[in-house]
Amino acid sequence: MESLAQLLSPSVTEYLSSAYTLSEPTLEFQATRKDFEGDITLVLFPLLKLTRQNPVVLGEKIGEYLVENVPNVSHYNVVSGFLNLSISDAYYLGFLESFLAVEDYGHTTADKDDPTVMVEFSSPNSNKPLHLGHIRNNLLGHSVSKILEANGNHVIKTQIINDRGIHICKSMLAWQRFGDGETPESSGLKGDQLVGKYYVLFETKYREQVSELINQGKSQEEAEKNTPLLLEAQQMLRDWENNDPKVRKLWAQMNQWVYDGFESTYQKLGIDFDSYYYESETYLLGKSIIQEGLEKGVFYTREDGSVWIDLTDEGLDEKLLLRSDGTAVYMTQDIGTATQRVADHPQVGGMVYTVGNEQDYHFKVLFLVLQKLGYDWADSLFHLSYGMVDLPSGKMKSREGTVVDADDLIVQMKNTARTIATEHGKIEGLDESERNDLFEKIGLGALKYFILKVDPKKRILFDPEASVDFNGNTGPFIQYAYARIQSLLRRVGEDVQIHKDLPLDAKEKEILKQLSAYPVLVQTAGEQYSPALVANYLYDLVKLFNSFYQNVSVFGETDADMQSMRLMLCKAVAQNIESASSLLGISLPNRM
RNA sequence: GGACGCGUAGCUCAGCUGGAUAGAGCAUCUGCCUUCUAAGCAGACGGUCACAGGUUCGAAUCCUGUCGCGUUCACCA
Repeated sequence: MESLAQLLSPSVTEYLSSAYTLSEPTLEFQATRKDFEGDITLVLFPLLKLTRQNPVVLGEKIGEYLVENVPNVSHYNVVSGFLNLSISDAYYLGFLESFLAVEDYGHTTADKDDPTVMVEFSSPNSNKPLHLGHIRNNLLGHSVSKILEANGNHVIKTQIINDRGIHICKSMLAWQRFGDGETPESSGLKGDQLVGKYYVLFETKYREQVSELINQGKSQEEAEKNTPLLLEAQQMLRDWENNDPKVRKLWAQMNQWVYDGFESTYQKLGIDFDSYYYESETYLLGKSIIQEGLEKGVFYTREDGSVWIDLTDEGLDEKLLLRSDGTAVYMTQDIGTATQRVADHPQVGGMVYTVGNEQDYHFKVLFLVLQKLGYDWADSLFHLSYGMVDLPSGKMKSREGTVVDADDLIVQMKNTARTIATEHGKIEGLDESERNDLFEKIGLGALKYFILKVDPKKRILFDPEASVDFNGNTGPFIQYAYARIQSLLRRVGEDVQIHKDLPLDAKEKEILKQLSAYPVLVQTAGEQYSPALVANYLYDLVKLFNSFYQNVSVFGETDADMQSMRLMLCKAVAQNIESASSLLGISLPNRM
């Protein structure tokens, strides 16, 4: 189905080239503002200079030509520099028919030859549970994956798990020291929560030791560097690097607990991954690539043996790639991970990194380094950078206990859904498992929509007290419209034919216009990696539908053809809500 | 200090590559459930688009400068 602009462009061009000998003028179409009559508007200003014509005269001429030569243009009017065109109802009815004939309108399924993109998201540390910031990351990454798929890409969802380093050793040491053999099974705690508990315990005990040392007369700085616990943790890290079997065993055990815990959170969020990368497995590869870079002369060594790259020509700084003792830094690992991924998936044509905007500089450098190393895929890397999630009190700080835990939040959302649904008396006739399912869909829908509707670049203010809204521009608003339509559709059996000579209500026409904008929207959302565009589209659609629903009766309509047409319109809206919601990972209840 | 991002209604946000009188939700106020689900609909109130210049037929949108907020510039990750 072609868009209105595509329908009209050839004829306008035809007229302009014959009357003014213009070849391929760029035409600017826009939706007609609702205060004026018409469906689509051609902006005349850009054409005035080329045609040396007065806007009203030019508009009249083009309008006349279109009415005569394009069957679906019924009439026109010119207001200052705008040519407003009215499109026939038959055109919209034809569109509705073709919409329903397609499986997943606006989405493209990838063929064999279509590009493959890796989308990295989540990428947690393995020493503490996921929090609200990870939720934004996960929802964004997952949604962008869906959007890219809908644009005909093969997508590999992946993450890099930061599974090595001093922070893990801290948890391990505290557990060894104070844990008394506690396990997720024995404590009933989720694995990530359990490991996180010992990370916090380490910090507490460590602070105690620092105070003791200060009391013994040491300086703050000295005390912080020399507590027995920290020294022991550092020793543990060295043992880990030397492959000490005991340390490795404990490490593997505790990491596994964390992964199991993460998996359960992912499941609740409805997200999944196709592959996993671990820094413990890629940092060595990074080191060897640094060697290659040295040989190629892309990097240089300083007197102390540390390796650097000079990016001052690009307006950046000099950046460390390998410490003087030869150990890897963050950048080293990311270089290793990227090359490993391409080695594992040679068909990959691009990579998307979903990482917070505090790392903008890091990724700028990373991409430059990879380009300088000469990888042909280095030009198609994208940092999906997003703003932080702040609380009214400011940033989340684990030390101050203001971190919003992901699992807690999910439960809280579900409970809110339960409370509201019960208040509204919507749960009668549902058994316990159906209710549970419903509260989950609504609670999570509200949370996902709340986060995804905001432009990724912007920071989000999250107020745990005010919680997430369930009215207005929200997830449940979308779900409610869907449920209402399902209720209508349950009353009829099969699809019905649509007659083309029916008069359309203004509200019906608005809905069809919105539906016809969907394919372009999906494309734009893909180009801009922006789920927010999808959320806003959905909201506009549902607003239009609600207005229609409340002002135009379907089953109250006595004319059978009109009633059928309206039912099919509702069905199309439901299908589109389903498509767009799936891009956001929001599931829809059949009743609520 | 350098770099990057943000600044639109009391609050939270839309506003596509510049286009007609800047739009929603929340909050406040008015109406609408004996007709398809009121988590809804219809309406009212609410704006020097941070500020100042510039570009042009036209600027919330593009450019420059100023101010405010945030992030970042570690042999941390």
